[in-house]
Amino acid sequence: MYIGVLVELSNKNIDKKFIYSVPPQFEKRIKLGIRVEVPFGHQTLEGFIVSFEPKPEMETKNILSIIDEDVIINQELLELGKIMQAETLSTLISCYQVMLPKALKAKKGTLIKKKYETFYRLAYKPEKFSKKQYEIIKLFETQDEVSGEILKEISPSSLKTLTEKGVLTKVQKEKYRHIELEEKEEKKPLTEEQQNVVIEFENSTDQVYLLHGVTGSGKTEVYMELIEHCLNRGQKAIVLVPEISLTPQTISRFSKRFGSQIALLHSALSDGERYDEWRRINRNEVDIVIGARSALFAPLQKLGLIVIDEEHSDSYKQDDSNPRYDAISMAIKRAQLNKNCKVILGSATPSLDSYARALKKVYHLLSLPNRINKKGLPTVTLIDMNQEFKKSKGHFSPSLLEKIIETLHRNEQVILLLNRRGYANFVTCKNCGYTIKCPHCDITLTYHKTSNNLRCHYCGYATNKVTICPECHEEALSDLGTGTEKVEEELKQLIPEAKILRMDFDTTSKKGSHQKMIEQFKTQKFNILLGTQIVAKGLDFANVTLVGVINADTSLNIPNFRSSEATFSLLSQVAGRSGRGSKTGEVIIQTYNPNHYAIKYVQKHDYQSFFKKEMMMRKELNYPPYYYIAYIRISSKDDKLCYKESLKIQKLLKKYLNMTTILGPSPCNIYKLNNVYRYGIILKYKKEDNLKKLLNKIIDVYKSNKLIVIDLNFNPIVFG
DNA sequence: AGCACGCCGACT
DNA sequence: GTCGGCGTGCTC
Repeated sequence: MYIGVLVELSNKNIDKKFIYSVPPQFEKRIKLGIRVEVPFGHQTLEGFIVSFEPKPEMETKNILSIIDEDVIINQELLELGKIMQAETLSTLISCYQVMLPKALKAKKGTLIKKKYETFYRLAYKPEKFSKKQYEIIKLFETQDEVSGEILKEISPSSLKTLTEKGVLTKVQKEKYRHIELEEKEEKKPLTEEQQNVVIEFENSTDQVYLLHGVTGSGKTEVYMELIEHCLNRGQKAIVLVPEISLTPQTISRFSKRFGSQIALLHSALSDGERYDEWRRINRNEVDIVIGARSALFAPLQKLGLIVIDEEHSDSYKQDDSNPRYDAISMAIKRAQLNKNCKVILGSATPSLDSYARALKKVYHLLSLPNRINKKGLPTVTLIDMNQEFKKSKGHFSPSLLEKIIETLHRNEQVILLLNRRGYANFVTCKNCGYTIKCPHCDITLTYHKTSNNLRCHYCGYATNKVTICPECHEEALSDLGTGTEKVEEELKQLIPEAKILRMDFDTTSKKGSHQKMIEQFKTQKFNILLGTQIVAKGLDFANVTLVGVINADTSLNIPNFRSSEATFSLLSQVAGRSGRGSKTGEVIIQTYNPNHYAIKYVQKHDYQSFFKKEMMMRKELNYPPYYYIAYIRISSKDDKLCYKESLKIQKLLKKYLNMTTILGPSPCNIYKLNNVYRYGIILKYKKEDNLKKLLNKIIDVYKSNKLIVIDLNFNPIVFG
């Protein structure tokens, strides 16, 4: 027996199948999509079985051992990997690796142990026991197995003596991390509008749907209904959500409806926990998988529905490492590999690309134009900071401040958004304008208050905070930019009675803290929730009647053609947090650009007009969705060589592509990163049949060049 | 990625 | 004469 094996090294030179022979004793256990150990040159490597092969002409080596008993990449995912490879031009092996939990990736010496947890059972009730011992024994009145961790908390020594006496017996159980089960709730009856959407979906044979529903229109209820129908047909479902809105609130709603049928793939899970969840899925023990981008590759069989919530979110594109894939496009491909599988994309502010496709009937458009509480969307007031800045106290205009105070007086709650997209707490010299940058990367250093140092976000370089400018030697360095901490301090002084909960990436990074904060705000232990992007999405607090945006403009100023779209989307989303309960909501947006269309249409809740206007801009400048964009990044430690080769590539592209606009090469936004220089070439094209072939050739030419690295990114989020 | 092979400079 | 520099190429 001969098999094709893809070895676990992501290198263009060896990204192809190698043929091995299988000794007879292994033959029975050989399956496609399991891993084997193979001799490879002078080393032993892990690899995936990707094909069965006829006897080849050349000599072959025997495989050394079989690693998996169960298939870890099923046929469908093997196929999907090939499609991803063709779309991203990344290595095939990296496409398979991105589908698997980290725990299954080959790293010598780190075999994954299945986690076991010790439970105890009561063998008999002793006649005599101490106080602590009784506390332990008492627990067994209501349950027959108790986790060792709980018992240890009462008294490790009592636990030990009871075990030694034989009162308690140990049971080892394979440890899974389950979602905490919540009591099942009766499903809420759907509104007529929701019901109509469900009916339209179920009666159609189209494959891809875009659900455009305003904030608070009850999209999640629709998803859950569709999932239930899907399960009733004996099929399974995947729900993708942006990591940021993978909040306990969202999860809890699914958990209340579907209980233990759900598996969760979360960034907060450890590698081991993630692997546990993955194995439950692979063993066919769950019906629904909820997770961020990579949950799309969950090994569910009989997939009937893929839900992509907040489909406009950047997080569905893996933009910073290979393979640079788009989960939405992959979801559609995966659906095509299944029988009767549909994809539903949902958003209050669909991406331009998706909405344009919906209008062209490539996607089936469904809409929920009204809020479920029949209250209408909150009124939005724009504060022109050009006028109000002088009257402002710190970051707060008098109008916003007044509204906050009013709201607190009514015992209602406030959410404040500090828009920090593309923003940093950098240090600059007031005297000469010098800005402190990383010596290894071309990046402004960020000031971190907690550790009182300056850090590079890219390479991790850290240095002590300096006060004297290295350039002009004046003591005039100051930290610019606005952190949530600073705004919090201001607010405390302005409104001493405010109970402020600060939520940003710093305060939510600890495990479970995010959930705790949401709980605390929900139970009204705080009356103001202040935070970054993290407060804009998916949160649902009935008592929030005021949303304030402190600085609407920062996301408008980032140098990216999608900045208007991103701003419109962020502001609309955060505005949608207001007035979700029985009380009418209000939104105050402080901006220096009150006449900018992205901001004006947020005020009017007018997605359609924003869409039209933005489409015009895109058309004029040959941007997506009218044109596709591909970004080629050339990097090297040798700056001159890098530029020279970039020029060569540009000339080659010009020679062979006649329908494509070629821009560059020009230094990347981050021109130097970790002492590597980087240049970028941007391609804009509508139809260019030879493009991928040509790019593949270029990759081929450079794959053995160790001084030059070529990275490709189709439809990039960030250029650089 | 490793590792051998191979073709040119300064050395016990 | 040979030790070793790392450019090139191969791994079923």
